[in-house]
Amino acid sequence: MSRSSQREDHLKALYALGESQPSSWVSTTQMASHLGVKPPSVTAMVQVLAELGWAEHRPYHGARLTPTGRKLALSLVRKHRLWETFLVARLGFGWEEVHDIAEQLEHVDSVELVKRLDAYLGHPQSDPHGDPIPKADGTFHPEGEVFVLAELNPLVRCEVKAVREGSDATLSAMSAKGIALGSVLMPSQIEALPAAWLEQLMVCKTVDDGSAD
Amino acid sequence: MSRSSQREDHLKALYALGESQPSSWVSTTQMASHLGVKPPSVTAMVQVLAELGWAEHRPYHGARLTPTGRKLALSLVRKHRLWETFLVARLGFGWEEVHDIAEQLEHVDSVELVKRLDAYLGHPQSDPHGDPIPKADGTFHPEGEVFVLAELNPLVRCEVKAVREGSDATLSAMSAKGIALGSVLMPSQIEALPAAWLEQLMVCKTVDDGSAD
DNA sequence: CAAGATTTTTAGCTGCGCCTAAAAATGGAA
DNA sequence: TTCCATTTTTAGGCGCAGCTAAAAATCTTG
Repeated sequence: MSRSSQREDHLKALYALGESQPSSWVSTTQMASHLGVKPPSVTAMVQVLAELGWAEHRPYHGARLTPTGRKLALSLVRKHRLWETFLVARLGFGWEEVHDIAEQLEHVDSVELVKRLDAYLGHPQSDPHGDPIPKADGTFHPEGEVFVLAELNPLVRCEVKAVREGSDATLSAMSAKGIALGSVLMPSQIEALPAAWLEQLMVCKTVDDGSAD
Repeated sequence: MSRSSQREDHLKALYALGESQPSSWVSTTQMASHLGVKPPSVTAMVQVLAELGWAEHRPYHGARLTPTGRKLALSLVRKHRLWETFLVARLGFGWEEVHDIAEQLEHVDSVELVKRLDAYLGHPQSDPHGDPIPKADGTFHPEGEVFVLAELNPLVRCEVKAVREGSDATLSAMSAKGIALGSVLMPSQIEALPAAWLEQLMVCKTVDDGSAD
């Protein structure tokens, strides 16, 4: 793998730990245990990130992302969650199986690939675990309220957020029609769905990207 | 990336150069220029491959793959071509754009991923460049091998070799369309066949005589 | 067939990311 | 406030995969 994937891993760890406890400074020991390496290795890498302008390092206190670093970290999270979505929604992996594979895929370097993958998946707003997928500019989709698809009137684009009370048979039938968490439903598709599903699919409205239905 | 991806690159180079000129021994200088590194680096890596039992190294003469190494190389070629197929057929990349991206994707380590990707793409037999995709066992679909028509992807000329589980009605329907043992099917014809027949017709690829379809 | 030209390997160096052990800084308790 | 326990960084090494320069083997040619 490219030399920089370790840097990317440290950047992601810094983001993950920094968000969950926004007390700003993340200790190198925390990062070390998160990454499965020893603290001195983290110190060295954090110093590299600081030189790149991606993180600040206050010796003996911890590290934190710069705005630039945060944007980079978010683009990694974006790639990771898009790949997870692909693996589950298209290849039929189980939610629990995909993390390690996505971990490898997210280090593939191609802006165009991410753009096309995103479009191919229908610009999903969250991954199979329900976690939000950052947009290309490093911001999140504003939170849409989730509601039952049957209540959607008039019909507009929306995204599947959850499935209520789904039997295995229902779920496979849905996935056979390409419906899974993160799927974007067009009005014309919604009309064609079995009535029963309208009560089970939990959705939120999705921003229109301008493409025709 | 994993430590082993350099090994994989050398293995692939050895395969690529060894096949095109099957005079057995590939020089380290050839490999070096193919890989964009200097000859001493190749020598070192070839010695590692030899220790792993993937290649033979005859000092001052060159290197060549062992049967084990060849199978590994073929599995890499398989992954590469499956990813290329995905990028072109699903994400809409141009076939010239995909090589570098596939180069990165092919080093993702997951047997299950390859299996599912292959199935998702419909078990293609060649990539967007028309190069054959090795099977999971490291062999190619040889000319003359018989398989189910449904697995033919992309569509090419083929010849009907057998019909599985055909009812009398099916057989008469087929012969009404001019399909019998020995019939040659063109891609445009195959597209027009009932889906059920694709699972019944056993075919093999046929040499193209150059005439239009 | 011997000697020079060429190819290939060996020797020894570099940078990267990891490690352990030792030194330094922090912060809590007497 | 001072001293000790804990955390963090620095110092020094290791393995990997690349490099250059020198040595060794092979090829070529007079």
